[in-house]
Amino acid sequence: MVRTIQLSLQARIQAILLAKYDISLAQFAVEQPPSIALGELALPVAFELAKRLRKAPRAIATELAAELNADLSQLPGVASVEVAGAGYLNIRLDRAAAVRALAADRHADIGGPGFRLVEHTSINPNKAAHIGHLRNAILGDTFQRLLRPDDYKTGYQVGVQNYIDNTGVQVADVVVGLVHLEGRNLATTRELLDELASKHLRIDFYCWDLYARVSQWYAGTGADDPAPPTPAELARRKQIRLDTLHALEHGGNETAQIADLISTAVLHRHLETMQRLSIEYDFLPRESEILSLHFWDTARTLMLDRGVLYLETEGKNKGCYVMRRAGNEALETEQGTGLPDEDAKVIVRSNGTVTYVGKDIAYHLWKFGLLPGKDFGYARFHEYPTHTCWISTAAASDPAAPTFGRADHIYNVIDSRQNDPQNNVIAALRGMGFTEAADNYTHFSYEMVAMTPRCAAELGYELSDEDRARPFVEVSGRRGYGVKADDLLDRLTSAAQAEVDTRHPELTAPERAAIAIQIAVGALRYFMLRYTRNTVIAFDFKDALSFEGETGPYVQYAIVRAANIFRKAGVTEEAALAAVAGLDLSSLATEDGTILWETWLLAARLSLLIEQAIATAEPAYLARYAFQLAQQFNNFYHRHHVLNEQDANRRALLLATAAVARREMVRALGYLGIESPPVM
RNA sequence: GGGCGAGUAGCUCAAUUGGAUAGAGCACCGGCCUUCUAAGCCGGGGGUUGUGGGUUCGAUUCCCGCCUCGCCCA
Repeated sequence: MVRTIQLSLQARIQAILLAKYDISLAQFAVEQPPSIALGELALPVAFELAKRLRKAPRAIATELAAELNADLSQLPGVASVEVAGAGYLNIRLDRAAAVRALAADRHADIGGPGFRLVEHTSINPNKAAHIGHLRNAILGDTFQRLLRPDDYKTGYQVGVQNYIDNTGVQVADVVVGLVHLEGRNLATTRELLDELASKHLRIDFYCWDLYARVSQWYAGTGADDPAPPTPAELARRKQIRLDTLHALEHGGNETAQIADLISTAVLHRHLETMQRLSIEYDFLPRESEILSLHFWDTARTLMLDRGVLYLETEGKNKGCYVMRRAGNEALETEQGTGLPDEDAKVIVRSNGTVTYVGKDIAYHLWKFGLLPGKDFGYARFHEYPTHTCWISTAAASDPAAPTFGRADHIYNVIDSRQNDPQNNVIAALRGMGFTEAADNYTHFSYEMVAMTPRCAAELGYELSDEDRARPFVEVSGRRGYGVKADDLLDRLTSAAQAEVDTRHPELTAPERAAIAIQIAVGALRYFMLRYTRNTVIAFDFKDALSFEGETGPYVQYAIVRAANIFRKAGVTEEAALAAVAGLDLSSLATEDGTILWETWLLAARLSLLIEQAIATAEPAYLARYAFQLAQQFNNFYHRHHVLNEQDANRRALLLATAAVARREMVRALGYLGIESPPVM
């Protein structure tokens, strides 16, 4: 609603500026006045124009206000335009008209053409998911909800991918543990999986410990080494690690089979963990297929043809195929001097192996449909209630599979430590002349989740004095330091369960359990979304386990309160909103009515916030909005006792106010992936 | 050494991307359950926005220097 009016204001002012001053202004800010008494919207456009017109802002604002007021019929929903302060244009809305429009659920649409590919989660399938992975998956899942078509908006066509590095060094390390520390082969690894399954133990948790043990074994510092190993022994272990990695990359051997067995089992567990949070995927592209289907060979040819890749013949990178780094194009002219660009990024090492960035470039060319003749095979991997999750295969494709490459816009949810590699891939695309792809490549960057030193101590990790002095301690799979996603969810669920059990003994156990899960997920998802992306989250159980204040359950509780009003009143939310059409809304303009009006106005901002969250790739804005709306509703709830209201017209208006707040709170939480419990 | 990011209330974070009196939550203090659920509401204290300059009608926001912290690369 608010967005609809903003768009019409913008268009109108642009037309006036063009006609009156011959000025075109692409975009200008729309703000909120400090107080609702000054109006609903504020335009600082006159300040912007002051420089260009060499006129006082206030004079420009006065002229614009006169033009706008002269023909308000061109601005549906606007009651008046006033000049205020040093030159603000303050807009007053027609409150009754706005309320009627919102009650009828009229709002600006969001969406457009093109296929958008969102990639998130991408956990190495060698250990349990932890809180860092949760932030990634929750950010990505929330963002794809914002993009997707639904009954509120047209949206965009979206595919959700979870990239699986099943042939990397991390999986290799766990295989080293199984084979060299536990003495297993393919058959006994299979027995291990069966044994764990029969005891309801989690393979990813098992690997968590094994991975940490292997990492210590490489360093010779763990329980496997009562005495420090010799340098020769350490070198032998290092060689085992390298040989194992090469065996995985090469494929077609027992080591690779063990890796496939274990990484697939862990992957299934990751999907289960994420499903607890209502996170689902459409496709799981794996590194093993990128290798076996030779994506890189095609990419290499393309890069050489386009002059992005060249063979270095001098200096430290002699014999490597290298790519110039972003921003170093200027050096190209100096190449004639014979000096090698020592800062260039190595893509193919002198021994012929391809670096991670090289493989990533090939993969991203595929995403945009720019890798001629290359596509994954697709096989069914996991069935969700509403759709199939596909996985890559080197075998023939299932004819029922959809296509996933050929995206128009991609979003990579990858933490900020990967800024450099991501920029290298974008630079490569740009360098190859794929400027449109480079422009539509969004590295959805976010900061890591670390632990407060107190949290790490609580988990029993031994910290150095140096670590204790830091603001936070990094999660480390190698050291086995971290909070596992399932453990955190279990703790949240039991905390919520305890509350629900005491508050609602009249409910059945399954009902109480279902609500406890909704609250736990609400708390966790909101916790991960309330911080803007470039804020490091220092995780602490005290904050994460809170259900009060700025939390998901706070919003859920406000929704339950609103629902209770309708239950007791014997009226549906829909009926309460439909009744608005026949109500006298003149009281909204009074001082007393302003409190109600502010609730409607905030509720009317939902589509604006979704649009903003998409444009800035910042789901935190929507999380904050959900909280503010809940705060506004709680305020309303406290001031106005709906069911005690004697005046029929006013009672209906109060009911409708509760209805609109509830409707938009439920929607906002829905986009955050948080359900609204029936009772709390 | 180079690159990126951050520094705002006791703590954790916002600030509509340059706008009107810098806002929330937690913690603390004081009030509010015979009312549609107190997982709530109201009130209070608490700020030289790291620091020094600059740009302009106007700076937490943009530019330069310095300090501190984090991440990445070498």
